[in-house]
Amino acid sequence: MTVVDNAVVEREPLKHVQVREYVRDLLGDSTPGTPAPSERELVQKFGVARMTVRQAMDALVAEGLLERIPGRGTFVAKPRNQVGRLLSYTAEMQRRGLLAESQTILARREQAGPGVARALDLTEGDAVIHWKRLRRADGSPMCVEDAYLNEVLLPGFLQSGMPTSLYHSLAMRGMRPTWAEDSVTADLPTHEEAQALEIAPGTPVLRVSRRAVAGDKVVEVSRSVYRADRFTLYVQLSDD
Amino acid sequence: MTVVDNAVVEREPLKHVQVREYVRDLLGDSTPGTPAPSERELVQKFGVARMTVRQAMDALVAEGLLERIPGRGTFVAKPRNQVGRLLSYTAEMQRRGLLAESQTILARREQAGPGVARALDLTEGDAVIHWKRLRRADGSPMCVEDAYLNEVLLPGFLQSGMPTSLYHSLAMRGMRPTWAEDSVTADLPTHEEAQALEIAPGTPVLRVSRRAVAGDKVVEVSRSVYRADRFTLYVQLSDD
DNA sequence: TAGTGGTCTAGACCACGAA
DNA sequence: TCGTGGTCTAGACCACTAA
Repeated sequence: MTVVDNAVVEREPLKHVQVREYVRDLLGDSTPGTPAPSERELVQKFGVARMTVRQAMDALVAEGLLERIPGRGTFVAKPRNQVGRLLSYTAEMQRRGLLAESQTILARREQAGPGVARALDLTEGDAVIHWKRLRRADGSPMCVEDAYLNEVLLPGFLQSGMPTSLYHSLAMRGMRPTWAEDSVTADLPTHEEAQALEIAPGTPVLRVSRRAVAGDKVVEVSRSVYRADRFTLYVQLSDD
Repeated sequence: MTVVDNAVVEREPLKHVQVREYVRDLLGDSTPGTPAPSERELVQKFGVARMTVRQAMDALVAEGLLERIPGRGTFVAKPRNQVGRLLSYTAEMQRRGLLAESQTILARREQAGPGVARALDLTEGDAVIHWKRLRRADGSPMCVEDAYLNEVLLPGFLQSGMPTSLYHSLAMRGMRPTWAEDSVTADLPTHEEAQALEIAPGTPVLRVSRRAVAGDKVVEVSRSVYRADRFTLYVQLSDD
């Protein structure tokens, strides 16, 4: 079932989409507070009804790019605090002003055991990539990450993908996680973990289990052990 | 600067709000998949333009109550996974199938010290409510919570608000937190904490600091210590 | 006073799904 | 075929802000 010659019908974008994308391009990287064109200006410019312009602007307001102030106008909004966004280890450390490094402890193809298979939505025995790394920040150990990847989704990953960031490699394959669930608890490290993290036994650590999803496919499950003296997790909660 | 007699103008709710609340009441606790009235039905019922009805429905779709299916209709949506929502301790335990109880250790009016004042957006010496509780789940200790509340926003709180849930009491005063930031780390308990939580010294705990905001006011800052053997934190991350 | 966003009307045509 | 939501029009009046 391959797409052979999906006769692409060139269709005019919907008007509210045209207006929306025009405004997005216009203000894409503007400073917060920059005024957007007024709704009536856009009505003139596109020869369109005001409700149509409002539909376009509504979308941009909903996604947080714009902010309306009655009686004054519409402006580029301050980017909201984005703690709680899905970041790679590298990006996460960058956000904290630390230099991220990784050191591979183990990287090989394996057959999924029952637990990993279930977590990755596979059947036992399917091929998975097992990748274990010691992660450093500003030179000192920060965490040990033990990850399993869905090999079916990432052919040739072990050969090509190793040197760069995991999430970057996934992005290149169109498998960048869009969504993840973490569960977090406190624990004591094993002897090996304590040694790798260069901490005394009996020093508490944070254990984070992650299940990362791209589209509707589970691409990664991992267990990480963080040095609690170096790492605090930030979470944002909203009421919805 | 007290509110003396804020002449309350009884004003007719906006039409799209009337429609929205009518539909919300109608479908409040319905099973996912229950059909909502069609837009044209609501136009008839309220004698209102279709754009007005759409504005009402848009809001309910945006907040996740409804789901539109073109050509079929509008239906009650499946509640999305709501890990990562802002829940009170009571609601959080309920979600986990546990019975929440609380035992007040300390509850009094104090003057804000420098740290608490800054966290609550107050000036040092302003009145705050200091409320420390041992929280249980299914009878056994789960966490010790040490909270500071902005007294200015909660007049008479100490007299009236104590017995019930904190978030419920805040809701009754229109100060239900809409937003919060948590920071989470692993640590060892103090002797007092270990005793209160009924755990051995040297058993790791989760420390959670929270800053809870209602509208644009900080209403609560707290530090909680959770038994890590009983409590795992769940976090959802999205890419945005 | 002029301009802004917020609300609202009374229509219209379209694509899609179900019967 | 008929009902649904999706899009769109060409106006209108309001409350608010800034000059």
